[in-house]
Amino acid sequence: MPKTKRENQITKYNPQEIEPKWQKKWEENKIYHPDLDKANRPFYNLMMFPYPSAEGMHVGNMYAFTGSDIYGRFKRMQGFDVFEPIGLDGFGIHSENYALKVGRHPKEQAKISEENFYRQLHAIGNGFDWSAKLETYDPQYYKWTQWIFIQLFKKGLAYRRKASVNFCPSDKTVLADEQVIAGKCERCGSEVVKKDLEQWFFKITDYAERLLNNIESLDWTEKVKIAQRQWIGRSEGAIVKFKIQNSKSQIEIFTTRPDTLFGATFMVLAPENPISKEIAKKNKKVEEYIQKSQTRTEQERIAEGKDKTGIDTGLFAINPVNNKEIPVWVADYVVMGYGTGAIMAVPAHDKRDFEFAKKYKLPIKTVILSKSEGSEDSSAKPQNDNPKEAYVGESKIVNSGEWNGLAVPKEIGKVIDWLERKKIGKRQVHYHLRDWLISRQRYWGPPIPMICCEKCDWQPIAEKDLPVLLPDVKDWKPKGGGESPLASIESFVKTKCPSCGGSAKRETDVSDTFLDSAWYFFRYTSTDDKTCVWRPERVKKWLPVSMYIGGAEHSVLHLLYSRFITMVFKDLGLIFFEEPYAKFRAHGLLIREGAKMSKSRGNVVVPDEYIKKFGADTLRLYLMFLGPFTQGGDFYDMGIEGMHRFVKRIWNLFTRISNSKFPISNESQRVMHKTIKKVTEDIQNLRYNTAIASLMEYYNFLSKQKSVSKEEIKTILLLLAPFAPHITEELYQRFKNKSNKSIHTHSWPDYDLRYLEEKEVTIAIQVNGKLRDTLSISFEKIEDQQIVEKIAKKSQKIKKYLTNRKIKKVVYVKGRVINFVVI
RNA sequence: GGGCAAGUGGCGGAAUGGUAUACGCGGUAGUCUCAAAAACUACUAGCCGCAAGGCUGUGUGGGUUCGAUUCCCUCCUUGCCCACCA
Repeated sequence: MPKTKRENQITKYNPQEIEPKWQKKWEENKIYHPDLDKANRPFYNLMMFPYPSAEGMHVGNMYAFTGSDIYGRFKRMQGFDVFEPIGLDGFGIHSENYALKVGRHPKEQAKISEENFYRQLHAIGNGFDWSAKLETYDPQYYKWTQWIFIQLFKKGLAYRRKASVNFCPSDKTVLADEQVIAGKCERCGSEVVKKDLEQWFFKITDYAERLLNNIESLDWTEKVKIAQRQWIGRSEGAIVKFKIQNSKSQIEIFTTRPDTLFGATFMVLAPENPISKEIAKKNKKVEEYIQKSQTRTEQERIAEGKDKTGIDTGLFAINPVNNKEIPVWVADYVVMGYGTGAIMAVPAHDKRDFEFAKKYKLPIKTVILSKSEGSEDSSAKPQNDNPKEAYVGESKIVNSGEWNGLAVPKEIGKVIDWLERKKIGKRQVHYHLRDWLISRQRYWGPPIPMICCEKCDWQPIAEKDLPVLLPDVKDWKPKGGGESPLASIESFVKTKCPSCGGSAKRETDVSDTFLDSAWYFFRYTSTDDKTCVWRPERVKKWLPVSMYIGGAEHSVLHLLYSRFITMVFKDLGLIFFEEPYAKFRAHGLLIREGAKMSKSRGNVVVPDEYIKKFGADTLRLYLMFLGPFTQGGDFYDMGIEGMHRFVKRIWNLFTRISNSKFPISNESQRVMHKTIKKVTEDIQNLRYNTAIASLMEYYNFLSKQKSVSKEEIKTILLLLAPFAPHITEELYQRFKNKSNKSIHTHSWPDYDLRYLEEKEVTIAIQVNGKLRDTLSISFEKIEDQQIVEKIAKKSQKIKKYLTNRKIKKVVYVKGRVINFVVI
């Protein structure tokens, strides 16, 4: 009796027992800890580190981590020294807002979240190198974030400027342009307002050209490359100066369509434009308009859409190409942030200008033939200055003096040459990218390591005095009014100038979270060394990151910032490359019941319960089986049962059978090699779903065999190991003879093409492209069309279609299909 | 308004010019059982048919091709990203 009981214990699949057991052993044996100094074939396999929301990791995070881990495990088995570190992006508004919500101090909350996250991250069975972990809120980490700020400042890349900036009234802080989505705060969704504040910026615009040009050479998801190009937004055009009548001042405008200069019938200034403000001093109506537009949120401006507003300044500018007087208006459809904050309005050929001209009854002048007219002789001058809509297509220039007849946009270059010759305008390239607003009026971030001295202006903290510790205070909640909570802590603010020793004030803003995450992958290599930002020889060995996986939502923010920071490191002479990620793939989004998982919908799935019920291996396989990893999938509860069945079948088959001594058959050999090939290629391409499908097919094949050889068992376990690390390790150790080696450090199986040839090949027979029969034919015969044709014609089914018909053509695709074209 | 994806059984998906629906879920029937669950076996795109077999079928309409889910054009729908960017 006791024997039976014991037998049951042995044969029952119990992930609760084997998973923690192996996780512990792997950690003890350090199988995922490469020697960072001596590794021969370094492979840096990185997943974007998570920000620990305190509810814990949801299954979407696990989806991404598992996908990244499978790739890492695959590379490890291929003989690479894989470095797969993990950490937490725990500083920043998102974590602080959660602390606000639960009414706990962010520091205290961070500890709780950290513990919870690390517990979950252990449970999913990834091959993390836990000895290299980091947290961005650790003073040992943010010390170097501050150090980096200082390096940028010294290089002239960090500067202060008073500017009209995005301000979130709910989060009570300024935001970077990238963090404003359609006029709303990226974090809380509140409508963003404009505020004039003095802020710290990073000069990312100096790198616009490099950031753009390098994109081409990157092995990245194409979608993300497009998003970056679009965000950097290069446009070619010209700067043109317009004199203001009876005044010394002039208005500079940027246009991509200098060819329409003769069609400029008025000018528009942004309300924030200094010239507008100058005008407002003397013109009450303009002043009122500017005031009104500043209190409106971006959202309101956008929502109004077509209904543009503006005010006539009463001033006139001189169009430099024809010396015509044109009125100057102020309107908020022109924004200060792009170009020069002023435009020449060409209503005939710009949709927005057209709408504005219609509303305020401003003149419209056609200078580009519309398409139908353009096909006629260009000397014919259509005088349609009352068009129904703006024409923006390509055509020829008219009504523009010497320029008449030039094709646009092809010959815009000639127009610019003309402008340059006449010293009216200048060729110029503009970027949509703007400088990175780095300061935040919040508590939970690295204090910006700067001191303001009355005599010496802004001075960086001496490097030996780093880190500037974030003071432990009770009153940490955001204040609003453009100041961080740190500003009210006198002991923090009051300090001495590092330059002259006189009394000075500390900067009280903290830096943006995206600075924390812009360089963390450098730090991972050297977390054991507190004396330097990183060890140069290690960074040289491991970076750039070999494979970076993360969410497409970081297409512009994180990925652009970290590219910029890496370029700065290169320019500082710290490293010898300038692109941080050699290869980047965006994973898909895991949805549930057709909708994005979100707290408000209440459809967030937490992995814990599933790991408890089915084990991490089942959940990993299930998540990866939902669909292509780069496309995401729909999580539904029913499906996981099916995957659990598969895992149990694997367990049952291999715990019951003993290794057969029978030699492996040719057919078995063929199926095995076919599977190795398929799984290898699929993992390489992140096609985990089809890799798993072919493993299932292989299982189905093996389970129908009378006996299974040792080689076959080993092969399927090896192929399955990256997906289901625990069960494969357990079964592998049961079968193995002596060595103590983990399955995860075993080499990946090779396939041999010689085994892939089939004896019998099935060929489809078509008549006029329609399938009528299939034909099994021996491998040797498929080369010869004559033989195949002859055999095909013998088929009864085919005869029926060929009698009384004339064969016009026979198409044969070797080993695939033969098609009779008949009439 | 601009850009990028995608549309295939009841469902998730497979097939990137050559046998459409692999693999899995769900469903139906059966085996085992006192019974149920589990497990296992078989079937499972639709229509006609007892069957053999035939017809239809990858959002819509066209095109290229001996052959199109795949390539090209039109339209429709959905998702994602960006957006008064001059």
